[in-house]
Amino acid sequence: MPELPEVETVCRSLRPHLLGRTVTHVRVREPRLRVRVNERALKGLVGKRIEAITRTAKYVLLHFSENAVWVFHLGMTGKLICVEKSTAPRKHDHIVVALEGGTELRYHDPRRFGLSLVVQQDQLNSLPQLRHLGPDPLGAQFSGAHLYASTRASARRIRDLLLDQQVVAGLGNIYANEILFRTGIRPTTRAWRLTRRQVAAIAATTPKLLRDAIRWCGTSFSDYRDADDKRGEFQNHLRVYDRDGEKCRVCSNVIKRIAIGNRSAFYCPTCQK
DNA sequence: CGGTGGACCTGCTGGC
DNA sequence: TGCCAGCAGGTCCACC
Repeated sequence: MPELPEVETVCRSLRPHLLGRTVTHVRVREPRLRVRVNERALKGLVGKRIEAITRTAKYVLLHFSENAVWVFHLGMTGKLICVEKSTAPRKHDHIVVALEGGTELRYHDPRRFGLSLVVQQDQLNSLPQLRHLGPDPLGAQFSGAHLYASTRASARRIRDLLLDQQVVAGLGNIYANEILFRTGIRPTTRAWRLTRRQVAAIAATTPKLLRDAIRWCGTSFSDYRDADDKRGEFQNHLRVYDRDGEKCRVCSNVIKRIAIGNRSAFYCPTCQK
């Protein structure tokens, strides 16, 4: 579900609720996420204050006093929602964190593909989940040259290359497909066949599209919500994703859907060569 | 090594 | 109306 723009939106919407607050109580209602939740480590956050909230690729990082960091990945259906403590817990509210002042942070995730991990600040860089991430497309290290190098020896289809978090960290299926529409490239194109000019177009379009999506608070297809349970609006700006059978907004021909591996790809046969 | 396909889960939709 | 198949924003692992 959540790709970089959605995760960024979650971070921004969490800050007003959480910054400066101290944890008073932690309850794990369902520990069976992708990796079993360590309840003891979570309870260690009681008494600590939330000092910063940052994003790394699709990960949300809550930074606490005494150098503790709570790392989240939202998987497909994970949500971090802030509510008043009197709000009745819902089905799939797996972790409930009470804060000074009566706010509760709740991790909600029907499919339980998410990840919740408490570590010390100095362990962050050695985490297997974070160590191998490629450059964040909104960061300074992201460049056309880096992307071009990644395409040279690769027989993979460009849609799949863009989904590889070691190449670019933060894209998912929606934005990978949208980037390829906006650059006029078919998702099935083998990476090595792309020209320098095409790769440069991808590298230039990627941060622009992501910033645009952030401006609209992300894409709420069905599940995704921010910390206030608010929907994003970028689904209204998608050109190909989930639009198979509908008219291309540029040329009016019909958008196609194909399977690449086990996942759908969407493209306009006229606009994308 | 790189690439593919399935597994992990629940919930929703569409066809019969 | 009910049932079943297929599909969903992600990642990881076994296998070729």
